[in-house]
Amino acid sequence: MGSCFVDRIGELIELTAAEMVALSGLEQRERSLRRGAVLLREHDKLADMFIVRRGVLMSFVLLPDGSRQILRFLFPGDLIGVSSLVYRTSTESIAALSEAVVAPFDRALIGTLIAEHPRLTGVLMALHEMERVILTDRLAALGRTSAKVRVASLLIEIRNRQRIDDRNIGASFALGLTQEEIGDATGLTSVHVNRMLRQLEEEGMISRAGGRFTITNEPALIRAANYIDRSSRIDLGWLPAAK
Amino acid sequence: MGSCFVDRIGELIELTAAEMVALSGLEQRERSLRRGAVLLREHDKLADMFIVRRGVLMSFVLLPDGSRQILRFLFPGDLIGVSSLVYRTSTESIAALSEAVVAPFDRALIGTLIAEHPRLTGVLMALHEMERVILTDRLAALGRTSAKVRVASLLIEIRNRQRIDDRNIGASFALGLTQEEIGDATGLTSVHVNRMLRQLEEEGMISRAGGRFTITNEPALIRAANYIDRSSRIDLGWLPAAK
DNA sequence: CGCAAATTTGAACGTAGTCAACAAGTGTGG
DNA sequence: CCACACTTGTTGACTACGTTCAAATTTGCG
Repeated sequence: MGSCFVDRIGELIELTAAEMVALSGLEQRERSLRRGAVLLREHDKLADMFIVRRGVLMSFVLLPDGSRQILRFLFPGDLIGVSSLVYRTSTESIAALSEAVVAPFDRALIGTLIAEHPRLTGVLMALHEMERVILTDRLAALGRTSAKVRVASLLIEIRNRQRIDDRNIGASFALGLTQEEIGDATGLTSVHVNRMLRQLEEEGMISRAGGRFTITNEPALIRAANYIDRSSRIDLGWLPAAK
Repeated sequence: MGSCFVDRIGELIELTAAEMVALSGLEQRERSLRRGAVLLREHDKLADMFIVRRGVLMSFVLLPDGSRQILRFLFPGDLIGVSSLVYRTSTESIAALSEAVVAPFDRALIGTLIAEHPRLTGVLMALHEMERVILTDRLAALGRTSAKVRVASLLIEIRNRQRIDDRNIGASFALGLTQEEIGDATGLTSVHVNRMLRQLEEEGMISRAGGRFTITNEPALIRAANYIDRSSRIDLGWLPAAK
């Protein structure tokens, strides 16, 4: 019954009652997705946005030669379809990687939010900027790091993200991705992903069994991934007052 | 005397007098930079943002092994330091690629803007999203396209961007980048960039002389670059009313 | 149990990187 | 105005990381 978006934003600021109401207003409707279902296709006409309520999805683009680049993985509390605030048609495709539930809402509601809740608007911009910074980190990884580094950092990223929703997750976790999907996210072929995973395993950083990964030497894996933790440096001191 | 930011936003919506005043308020101060000067370094403490008024700059990150990834090129009207809306320290370094002038302003002014100008806030979000989409395009290029494609698309991008500020620019233009910089933007070595440029030249798509490039077969170059023009699909119909 | 999808492995290949040397510009001070 | 230093561009030879292709094996699932 709770709102995922309220939870997400509530981690950044202390919400007023009115703000909570406004945010929950975005999650009135619900739509369930099977694993593999496509929520949005590139170039689809686009007037709705979505908030992820449950499950994991991915956003990706397809290139003329048929290859796929996964842009990001979407977890509960994430926004889908922000590009509808600018473009008539979607710039990305979205598909479910597990059973998933999303909450669709009309993009015009963002306009209402901006007009009535300046502080929430500020947080929205901050969330949006965090997305952008994640993309720059990925860009640097694709442009300037080796296959092993990219695979290692994907493992760490997904594990850390899963742990936010489930504090029980420790060294062992289910990645929930095929090796082909790992490849499409890291800019590699599935064959080479397989070799990199085996190499990380041989070097004692991870072990694998039945689709589950276990990080057996976390410091080494983090070093191999040149992982950047940005969550500790957040500062929203500039936000306008709540209305 | 005009404001670059007013110009930029004025291309997207019809500004009211009050909105123009608010936007020009962000460009009260000025700071000049020599070619090569560093405006911001990663991890620098950060409370100001900047609007580019003249010249070209780049934002980049340095990796642990010393390699550099250029994230984007900054032209008049672009915002610098949006990450100060979230992070205590800068996530990117910024350096001038030519003589340049920027207008610094306190990030808290964004809070004022949000509180007083809902429609401008919406446009700001739209601009921010356009930045994000550019990054996803680049990400797909780095992850899934060949060296030649990446170099070709960089040439087209820069030429097209220059043409926005100077309608005289046609097939011939000064790129203003060294081959090493092209490499750092496209995830290649300068040596390989050189080979790709020569190859594009041999195939009759471009010619070079004294630092200037001339596009000799634009349709072919655009095809080689699998260029995406997003500017034609903009739709800001959701914006709240101006106040 | 049987099928399809996913993983694993090997061999050959190719794109892009590395190293090195040289040429061509560019700017500076004498 | 020239000499010198330094940066940038150019080219060749060699290397290596990651891809491609193909086949075998394992896993998940109806």
